[in-house]
Amino acid sequence: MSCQQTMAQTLRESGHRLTPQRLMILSAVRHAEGHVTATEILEEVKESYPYIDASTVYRTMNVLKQMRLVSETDMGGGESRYEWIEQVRHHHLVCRDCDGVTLLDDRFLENLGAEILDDYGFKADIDHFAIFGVCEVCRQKAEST
Amino acid sequence: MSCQQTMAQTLRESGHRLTPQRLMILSAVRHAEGHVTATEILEEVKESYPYIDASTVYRTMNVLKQMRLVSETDMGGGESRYEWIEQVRHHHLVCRDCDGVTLLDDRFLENLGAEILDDYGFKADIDHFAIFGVCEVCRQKAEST
DNA sequence: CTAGCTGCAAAGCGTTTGCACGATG
DNA sequence: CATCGTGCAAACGCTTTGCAGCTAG
Repeated sequence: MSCQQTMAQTLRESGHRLTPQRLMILSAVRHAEGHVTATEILEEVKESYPYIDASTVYRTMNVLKQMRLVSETDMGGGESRYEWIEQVRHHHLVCRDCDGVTLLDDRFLENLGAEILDDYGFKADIDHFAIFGVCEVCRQKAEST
Repeated sequence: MSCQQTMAQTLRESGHRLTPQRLMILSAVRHAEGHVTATEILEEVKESYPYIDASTVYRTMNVLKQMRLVSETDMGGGESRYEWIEQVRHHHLVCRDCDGVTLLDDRFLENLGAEILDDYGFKADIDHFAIFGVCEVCRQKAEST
């Protein structure tokens, strides 16, 4: 089943409509590598359809988020970042000194969701974490000061 | 040793100055229960010193954050929330349906920091997480629809 | 048809910044 | 007395909203 079909079906089931704008936005998010900002999505879609408006992007992202097709993450840089929720989950280590981003394997967090569900009955969205801290390079730089 | 003394010492060591405004802001954060927004701090301080400006609060929070006296967390409601870093660490489960907040014991995350440090050399700030998801009540509500 | 979606424009809001004055160490 | 911090005001950037016209189902 293609992504478009999945999308169309999921949308319809939840009483939403499938518009060309939504398809273009969806495509932009899916073909982007990793997480993108609303602005980046906007620019991408504008290449094929210049009339697209930022508000449409935001409204669509909220719909997609609500039906758990994309995740939203605050990575500390003012703009929210959106990402297509795929099978291979991963997370990010964001350095608060150099703003560098390192990938964090999901195995560090894979049990967390189940534990929280057991103890609290809370279904956590652990698709895409941003963990802040200081990276090795900056740590050594700080120590040698 | 009182908090004021700790604060004064830490500030001086890092080349910052101890001003009455900073003391008032610090006091507001410490005496607040849990995490507060910049606006809340501003209102609190204004009661005793009406001339305080929002920019001073933001600038001070950045200084305090930099020296790890407070943590900043995005709990999804537009404003950042700040919290005095204390011994008893805890985290929050934020429901994306009802916006309710549940406390999450630190034992769920206490090993994570060490593991990340071992594998990535990244010193993670795991003082105060906000984990998004759906709480038990909202989940049951959704199922019964 | 008609409820929902879009584009446009404008507003909203948290946060940051430039600047001159004042306070700190 | 040399910085550094403050208050003020203005700007900034992301996001939301009201509205009239359009469109998917």
